[in-house]
Amino acid sequence: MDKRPLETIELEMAILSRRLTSISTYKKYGILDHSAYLLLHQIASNGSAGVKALADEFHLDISTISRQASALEQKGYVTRIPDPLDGRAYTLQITELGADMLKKDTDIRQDKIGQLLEDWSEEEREHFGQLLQKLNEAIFRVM
Amino acid sequence: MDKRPLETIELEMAILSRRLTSISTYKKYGILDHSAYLLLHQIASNGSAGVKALADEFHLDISTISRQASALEQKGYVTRIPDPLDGRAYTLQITELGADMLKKDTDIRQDKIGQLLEDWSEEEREHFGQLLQKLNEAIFRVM
DNA sequence: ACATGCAACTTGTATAATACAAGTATATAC
DNA sequence: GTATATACTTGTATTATACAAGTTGCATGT
Repeated sequence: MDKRPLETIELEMAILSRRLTSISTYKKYGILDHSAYLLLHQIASNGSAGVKALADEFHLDISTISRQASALEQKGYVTRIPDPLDGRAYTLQITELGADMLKKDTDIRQDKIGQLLEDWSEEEREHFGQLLQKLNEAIFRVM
Repeated sequence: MDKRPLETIELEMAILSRRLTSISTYKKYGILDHSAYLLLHQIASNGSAGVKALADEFHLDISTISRQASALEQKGYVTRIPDPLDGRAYTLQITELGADMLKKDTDIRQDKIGQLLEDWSEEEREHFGQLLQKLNEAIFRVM
């Protein structure tokens, strides 16, 4: 029962977490901010959705998503489509402009990651991607 | 030139980043908060250091570390040792209490990570740890 | 030796992302 | 038709960060 890998993972995750906080909040890095990017991505790839559904999906408070959605709407990246069956609800639908920005931003982000992992082998990248995905799934399962 | 692994990494990193922000800030998870943990860890494993050196090490603003250091001192986890050669400077030295808390906190954190990765093979953990480390190094090199 | 600028640290202020709580409007159940 | 639940918004607090200004001590050039 060697504890070393867990030690490493624990520490490196803590370091990464802080670095990501700093970067994603203070060093704007695409066109879109973090939340806009993830929201747009979600809507674009899984279809229109309401605030509640998105909050559940991301495990964030509804109020957080509500504000982020307003911001997106204000910038014209999404429109609210009122739910015809429920006067309280609506769904967020991505606009052409929104899809455009998402595409551009995604490209920039992938470029940057590509630069960062410049000297990684294809295998390493693939493996790392898989493990990250697995980690995120585990995190979502637990919380 | 398959872009898929980069796509995955990019997206999963964005997701992870947000999840870590939320968890590390709002769901206290050890005894120590994030910054306290990392600062204590650094001092404990690399020896006493001043605010400037720590800020450099972590790539954070000096003011950020200054406040975090004050908080640690207030809780009695570190003491300031004035630099005999430079009246402006001092070094932060971990106290017995601090070392104790660090130990306890580390154990808790590693337990949690262990639970999270319960069904991972030893190989996966090892590989993931290595890749995380490599990633953090790359990040620090770039910024 | 002293003025000027540099360095280490602190403190003030702003920003961003989050959470929790209270409020509004609508829907549903009885 | 009233009480309760739901979808969303808005108000407020917290936390981690950055940047800027301030203080005190150091180093150096003349």
